[in-house]
Amino acid sequence: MTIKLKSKTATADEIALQLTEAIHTHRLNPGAKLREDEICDIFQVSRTIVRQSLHSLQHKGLVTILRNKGAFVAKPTLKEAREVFEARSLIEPAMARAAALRATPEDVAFLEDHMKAEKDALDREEVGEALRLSGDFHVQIARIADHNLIEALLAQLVARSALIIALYWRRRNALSDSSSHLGLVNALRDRDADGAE
Amino acid sequence: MTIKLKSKTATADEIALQLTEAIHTHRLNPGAKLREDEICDIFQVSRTIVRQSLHSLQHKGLVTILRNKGAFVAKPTLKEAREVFEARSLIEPAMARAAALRATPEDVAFLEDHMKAEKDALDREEVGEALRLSGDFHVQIARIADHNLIEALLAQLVARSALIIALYWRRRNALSDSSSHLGLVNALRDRDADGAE
DNA sequence: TAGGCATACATTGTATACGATTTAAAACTT
DNA sequence: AAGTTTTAAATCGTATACAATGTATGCCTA
Repeated sequence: MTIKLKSKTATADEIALQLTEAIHTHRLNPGAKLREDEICDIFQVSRTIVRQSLHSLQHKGLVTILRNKGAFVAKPTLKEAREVFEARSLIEPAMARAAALRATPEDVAFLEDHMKAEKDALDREEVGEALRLSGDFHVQIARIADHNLIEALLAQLVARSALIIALYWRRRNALSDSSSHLGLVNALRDRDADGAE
Repeated sequence: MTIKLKSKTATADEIALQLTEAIHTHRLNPGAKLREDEICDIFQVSRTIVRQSLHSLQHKGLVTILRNKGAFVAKPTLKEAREVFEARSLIEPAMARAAALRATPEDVAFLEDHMKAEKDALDREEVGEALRLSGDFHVQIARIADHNLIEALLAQLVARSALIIALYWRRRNALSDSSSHLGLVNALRDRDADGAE
C-alpha cells in the first residue's frame, strides 16, 4: 500500500487559520485589504479556494466583504465592540457555572498548565501569544462545560475581541484578568458553581 | 434615464433564503440531500452561486456538507438540540430585560401586531407560518434591545430550532408559549425589566 | 491649473471545463 | 444464487476563462 502524502496545496481552512493568526498577531491590521491574487500567490492555490476562506472569515466576523470592492480585515465599530463584550459577559459566567459542575481533576490541571503558559508568554513579552491564550482560556471553559455550540460561539467572539483590542486598546494592560482566571480555576477545583460564576 | 431592472438571476443570498424557508415549512426535511445541479436548474444559476449559498447555510448550522458526498439538511443530534435551547434560554431573558429598558410605544404596538399575526396564523391552521412568527418574536425582542450581534445570533438559533422541532416534535403543541409572549409584551409596556426577564 | 471626461488597467464576480471521488450497475466467480 | 470485482454514470472539488465592475491615469476644456 502506498503512503498517501498530504496534499501540498493548502486547503481553505488552513488559509483561513493562517489569516486569523495574522490578524491576531496584528500582522494584518483592521481595515487592511485582502487581495485575492496576492493570497493566491502566497499559498499557491486558485482564487476559488481563497474566496472560500475569505467568505468563511466573513461569516466569523473577522473579514468584511464589499461587493466588487474586495475583502478587508473587519473594523468593528464601537457599538459592535460593546456588543461583543456584552455577549461574552452574558455567556461566560453561565459557562463557568456549568464547567464547575463537570470539571475533572484533569480539566483543572489542564487549565493550570494553560494559565502557566499564558504567564510565561507574558514574561517573555510575547503579548500576541499571551492574548491568544487568555482568550482561548474561556473557550476551554466552554469545552469543559461540554457545550459545543457555545464553545464555537465563544471562539468567534474571542477572535473578534482580539480585533477589537487591536483597534481600541493601544495600552498593554489587556491581560489584567489573570487573577480572575486563577480564582475561576480554584472554584472549579472546589466544584463551587456560585463562586465560578 | 432608463430604469434598471432587477437582475433575473437569483443571488446566493436569495437562494439561501428560499432554502431556509423550505426547511422551515418542512418542504425540506432533516437529512434531505441538496444536489447542486438540481438547485442550479431550479434557480437558473451556475453551481458557483449554489455552492455559495450552501456554504452560507452550513455556517448557519442549517446544512451539513460532507466532502465528496454533498450537502444535506442538518439533522441535529439530541445533544445539539439541547444546546440550542440552552443557549436560547441563556440569551433571551437578558434580551427581554434590555428590551424592557428601551421599548417605545411603537415597539410595543409592533409586538402586539406580531402576536396577533401569530394567533391568526394559528387559527388558520398555518402551523409553519405560526412557528416562524413565534420564533421571529424573540428576534424582534433583540432588535428592540438594539443588540445587532445577538439579534443575528438568535436568528440562527431560531432557524435551527425550527429544524429541531421538525425532527423531534411530532406533536402540535409547540406553540404553547403564546401566553408568555403576552406577559412579556405587557412587561415591556410597563418598563418592567425584572418582569420581562 | 482645476475639474471633468475618456481610456486603459486592475480586481472582483460568475460560468464553464476538467479531474477526482463516490455511487450505482453489470459482469464475473465460486 | 450470493458475493465480489469491474465498469460506467453521477456528483462533487478545483482551476481556469471570461464578463462586469471599480480604479487610476492622462487628456481635454474652461
